[in-house]
Amino acid sequence: MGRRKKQPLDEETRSLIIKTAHDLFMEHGYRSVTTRQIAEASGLTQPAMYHYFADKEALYTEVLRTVTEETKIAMNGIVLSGGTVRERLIKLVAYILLYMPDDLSQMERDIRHELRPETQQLIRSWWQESYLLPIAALFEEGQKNGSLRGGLLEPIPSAFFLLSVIQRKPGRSGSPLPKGIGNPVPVEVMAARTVDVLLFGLASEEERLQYENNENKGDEKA
Amino acid sequence: MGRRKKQPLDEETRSLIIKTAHDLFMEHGYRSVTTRQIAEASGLTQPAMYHYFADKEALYTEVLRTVTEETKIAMNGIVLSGGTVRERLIKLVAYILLYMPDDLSQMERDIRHELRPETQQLIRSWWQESYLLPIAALFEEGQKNGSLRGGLLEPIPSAFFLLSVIQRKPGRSGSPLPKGIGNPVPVEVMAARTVDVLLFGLASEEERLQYENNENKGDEKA
DNA sequence: AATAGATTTTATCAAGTGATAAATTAAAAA
DNA sequence: TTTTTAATTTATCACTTGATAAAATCTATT
Repeated sequence: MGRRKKQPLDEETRSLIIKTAHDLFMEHGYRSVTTRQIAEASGLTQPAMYHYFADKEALYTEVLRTVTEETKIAMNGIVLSGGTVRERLIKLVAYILLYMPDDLSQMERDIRHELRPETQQLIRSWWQESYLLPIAALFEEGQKNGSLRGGLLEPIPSAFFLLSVIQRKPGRSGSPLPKGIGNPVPVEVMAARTVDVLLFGLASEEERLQYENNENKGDEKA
Repeated sequence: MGRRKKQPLDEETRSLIIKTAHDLFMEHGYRSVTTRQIAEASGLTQPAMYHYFADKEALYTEVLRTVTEETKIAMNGIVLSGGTVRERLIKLVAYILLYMPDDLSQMERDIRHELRPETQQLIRSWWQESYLLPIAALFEEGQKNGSLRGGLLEPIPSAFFLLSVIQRKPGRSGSPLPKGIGNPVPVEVMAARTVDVLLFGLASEEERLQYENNENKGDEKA
């Protein structure tokens, strides 16, 4: 089925495979997606892919290289854009919610268990540069300009914390919850809500004052 | 290599298989763990397991039934124990950190993609009763007694939020981070830190006051 | 048109996968 | 001891997996 009238230039086919593989890998995980599924969804037979990628692992690596590169550009753009720290955090979260529908831990597990150690380290460095460090830079800026307090978490743990919160959206799990949770909430609202919890917490004002007092009693310096 | 001198009573073998399978499934995911791995790690041959479980899915279901049952008891025990909401939240988080080393999203994905729909719903209800609802009950209590504010998140989304924060611990990913993150932090410290961020947020005092003012201007009733 | 090179398909492999049947052994009942 | 039942192993199946070889097809250049 399908001889193209105008040969798609090789690069087109290659990036089509990458895009197809991206969607499948992110949804089902590395192990569960077969090379035949990727090929078929790309309109090819399975062995054809081996003309473009040495093996399944090389394809997966290319998928991650592509997505982390795009993300890095977008994230740094947001960090360098105007506005308060809170506003930019919301933008970051909204971006991640939009372009990373499935969670990061799947990716991390695939990397840990299915890839060669050299590939692992490579991907981790890409992931740090695209996700972790831009977010951490924003937290550091906030701690320096005084809009964020530095006592609780350093910038990088803060970034980890934010990322972990994002990956699973409340109510996404599709379960029949007792009350009406999981209604269609716009991404912007979702992002703002997430950031506000992260910044201001869930405690009431009285609780917070009490906490502050205790902190000034037996506190730490380092 | 083993013929037992005193027949282990069937139930022992069965629960040994469940425990072995639990560890493997939680570390590698449903798809990646083979029935032969489970059998071998349990000291059996692969077909022997089929004497105890109808198939791989039935075994996985039993694993989850067991772990959610244990968790439900422990979690409800903590919720009903004494202390402030914050103290009990810390206990809950510490328990989860201790007894759920690998993250929940792996489990959720396995359920979504590898199990029959009936099994899915069954497991989801177990998971809700053991994890979600006990935590939500605690949040609800906090909102009612005034130690938690109700405006931002309802109890159940709050519980989702907390669970999502727990599953990935900062610095756990084993990556070579720029600065010294991921040092061995005791579980209790980790749990307290997580809960404090959740309750009190990362914003500074000035930032918070500004936020509160805006909230009282264009706010919502429902 | 003829050649050369890139792309894609057909056919196939070896290694695993979950699962079943039949034979074997262990333990308990008679 | 013999019989019966539970537990386990050996052998095997049908199927899927990632990967390779060789043939076929396309594209462009000469």
